[in-house]
Amino acid sequence: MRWTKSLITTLRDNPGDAEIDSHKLLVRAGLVRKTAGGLYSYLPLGMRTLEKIKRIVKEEMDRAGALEIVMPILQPAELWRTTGRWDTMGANMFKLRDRAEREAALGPTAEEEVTDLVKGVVGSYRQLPVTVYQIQWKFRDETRPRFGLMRSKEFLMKDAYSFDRDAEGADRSYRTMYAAYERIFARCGLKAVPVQADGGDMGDSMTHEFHVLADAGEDGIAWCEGCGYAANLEKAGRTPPPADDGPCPPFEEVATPGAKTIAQVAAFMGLAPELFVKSLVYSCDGKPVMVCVPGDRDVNEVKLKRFLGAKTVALADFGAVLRATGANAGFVGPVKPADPALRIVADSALRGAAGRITGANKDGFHLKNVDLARDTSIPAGGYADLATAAAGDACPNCGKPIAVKRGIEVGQVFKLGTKYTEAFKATYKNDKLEEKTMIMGCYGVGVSRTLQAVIEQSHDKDGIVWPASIAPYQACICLLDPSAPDAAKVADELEQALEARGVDTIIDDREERPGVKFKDADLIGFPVRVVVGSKGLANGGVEIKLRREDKSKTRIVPPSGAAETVAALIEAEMRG
RNA sequence: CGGAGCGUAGCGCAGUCUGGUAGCGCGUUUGGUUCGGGACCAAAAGGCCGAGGGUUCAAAUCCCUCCGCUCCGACCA
Repeated sequence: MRWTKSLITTLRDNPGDAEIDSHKLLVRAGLVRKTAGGLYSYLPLGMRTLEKIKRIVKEEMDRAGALEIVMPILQPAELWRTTGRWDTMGANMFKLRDRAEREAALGPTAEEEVTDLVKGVVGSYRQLPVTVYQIQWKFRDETRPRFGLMRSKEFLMKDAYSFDRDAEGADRSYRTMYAAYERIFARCGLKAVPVQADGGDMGDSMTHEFHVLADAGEDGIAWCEGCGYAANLEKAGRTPPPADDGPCPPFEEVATPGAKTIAQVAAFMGLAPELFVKSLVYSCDGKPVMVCVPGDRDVNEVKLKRFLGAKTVALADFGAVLRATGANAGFVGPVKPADPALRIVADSALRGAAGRITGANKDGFHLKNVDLARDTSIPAGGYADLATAAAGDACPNCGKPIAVKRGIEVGQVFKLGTKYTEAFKATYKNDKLEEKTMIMGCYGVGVSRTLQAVIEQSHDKDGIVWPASIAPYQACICLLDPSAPDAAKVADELEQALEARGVDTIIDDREERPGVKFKDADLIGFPVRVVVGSKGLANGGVEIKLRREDKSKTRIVPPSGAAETVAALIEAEMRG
């Protein structure tokens, strides 16, 4: 390929709306352009890398025995109504009507669609187990798209679904996909780590997310250097010892005018935030519940949802807070709320807590010397792990202090059990002519997100540093003087020799000064750069340099041997 | 959905407070000098100043409404 025919446009300035390096580089290097908020067009360079990632995903799915299919993006509402997710997914789905007023959604995922499909195709145990997958555009009406391809309204996802006869089979399918994912990310040149996660609305319990550790990541990961424990903060368990504070004098009111947040009250009273009890009123399936955690902690809504067995959990509105407690948010507490029947639960770190400060359920006042067991109606069974883990907490596995890192989720594997197959009555006949429900698993890779995660993990001040396996072109021949026939001939012959060896090659044949070509080659991040110029040729040959290496490592070889050297370098890079 | 900020040439921005001929840098085109890490000179093209309404002799600028984008928060298979 010749640069002048390839529609490559690099930008010297960062786009004004990009925050993180990978987003800036995606646009500057000419891989994508924004069409609208959360929507991107892929230019030829971005398309090439996307296709290479897709090919790796396909190869690994095929190797794992999965079968490629493709299903419609436009999915009828009745599929979603069958599981109730038409309502629970709610505003996250792009919903529309056709001219006959039939409702449909642009698929955000495809559990319903695939279960309905497989139900109609599979009837016998002889057809099981089976895993199908597709690489298809998905749509989510994100409340806040951001960071380029990282969280967009439209994104490319590989989604696979396994159907098994029994739990043991489902377990095998899960492990097979887990292993395939490790291979996929490794082949993309990504360091992705599996972490324990919460299943959310998807179904059963067993699930792992694959994360690329990066400061720009949107998820917090509890990380133990000691034993290798890794879990999404949504999931990471805590096992705090009970407070065991001992007796304290009776509680009394303290005026704390205007001090609403823990930080404000702590500063006002000159006490540490840990001595406070943070009390929040949640609306859980429509009913108010007060949740108490230590003042230096946050409520973990995922844990709360699980503990209460609730379908929806959200902070209650101010009116509900006032009705439940008698005070406005900022001054609420577990002692004698206005609604005596208000359910109150507390984090297990507060078991045995005494001498604490809470809101007084009276605007402008707090209570000191509160003994939770003595002064509140929290039942013994109302204590549970409800707070989000933090750095320094004991690892639930080995007890050593954990660290908290940031991660970009590039894939997730789930065991779904029978949540979907039961809803759709997706059954098969076993060898005893009995009707059995299939056991399901689902497995997603964010293909477009992976593209950006690679850049986030592999770049420097000059630009992207592509792994050879997914670089848009593996080698860039910088032809320094395209009008000199001898140099142009060398470049052409080298390109042909490289393509014959399976190395994707582009010749920078622009009439530009060398510095411009070097800067652009670094910005786009081709793994190997070959400089062909009259001066170099007169001095012994062409120059070959790896993007990830320093200029001082440049190899000078005669034109006749260049293709072999480059091909060997690429091959070594591909092996990692 | 709450809070904040921003919409001016392909990209990055100034001009808006204090109304008076629409600017700068990059990129693009042409000519010339250059030529190994984003050269220089000269010339040129390119704008419904987000949209609609209002005030005014006069609106990018002031007022109203709407739309879009970005950040923080809430939310998130």
